[in-house]
Amino acid sequence: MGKRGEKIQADVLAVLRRRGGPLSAYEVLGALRESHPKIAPPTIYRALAALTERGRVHRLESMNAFIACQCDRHMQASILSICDDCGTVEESVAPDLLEDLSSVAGRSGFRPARHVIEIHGLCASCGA
Amino acid sequence: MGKRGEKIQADVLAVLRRRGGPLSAYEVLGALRESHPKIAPPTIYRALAALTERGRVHRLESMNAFIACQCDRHMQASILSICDDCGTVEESVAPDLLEDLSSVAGRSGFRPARHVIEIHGLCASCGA
DNA sequence: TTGTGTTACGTTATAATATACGATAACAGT
DNA sequence: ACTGTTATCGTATATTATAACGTAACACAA
Repeated sequence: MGKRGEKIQADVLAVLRRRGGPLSAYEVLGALRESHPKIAPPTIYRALAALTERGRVHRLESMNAFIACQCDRHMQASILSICDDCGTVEESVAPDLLEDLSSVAGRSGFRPARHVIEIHGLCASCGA
Repeated sequence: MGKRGEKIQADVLAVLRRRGGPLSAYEVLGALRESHPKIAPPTIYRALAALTERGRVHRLESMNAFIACQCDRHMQASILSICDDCGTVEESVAPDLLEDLSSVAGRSGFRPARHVIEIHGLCASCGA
């Protein structure tokens, strides 16, 4: 992992944190173009992949979007609650639930490696 | 829901069932072109959306692919175990787990509407 | 039957998302 | 400095998805 890559990763993470909510890869790209005018999609995707691998960023599979990890449990699989109205995402961790999930999947000998848990619905303020 | 749409939905479902595994929308499109040479992407996406809504087909959000529902509990949210090696997908239902998940998400007032639960890993034969 | 509103359907064009692959740069060991 | 190795880069293109709009089907009233 050379210096160039790390710099871009830091910038990508800063953008995601500044915005707070989910951003598509191309929205991140747009934001980074202000400082790196010639940056191209693969660079963004690589940075996002590295950040995701390190648990600093979560990928919202059901939205094709990315969000900065909001908690400090960077390596825990998260439960992501997505408000379909205002777009805010809330992150929860529940190790027990993850265990149960793994054991359900494992009933037939399946060996879990990565959990994707996303819940769509309405957040407290939008649902009221 | 007119007759035209129903026919295409039946054909899409037949293709998914015949193949058994996950197929991208464009793979379905390719298969259907044999019988409907002029069919276009939106038609496929609409049929897939209708089938998904009725629980006959599940969308694999983390793969951008679709698979025929393998169980008879068509309207239950499923837990989909995806083998990253051979691509087979196994479907489980676990209403209790879903409840727990909803209550974790609901701790802050979130109102769940749709659950996406996908587990990547290795199936029994590939993991051995 | 003919007209009219409503809904679903089809088609074109294009948008949005993602990656294969060859080119380039960095750096360690000589 | 030269060379091999590895990681990074960007071009070009593949893949996935939908907006927009015209057309066909059907229900129902006149």
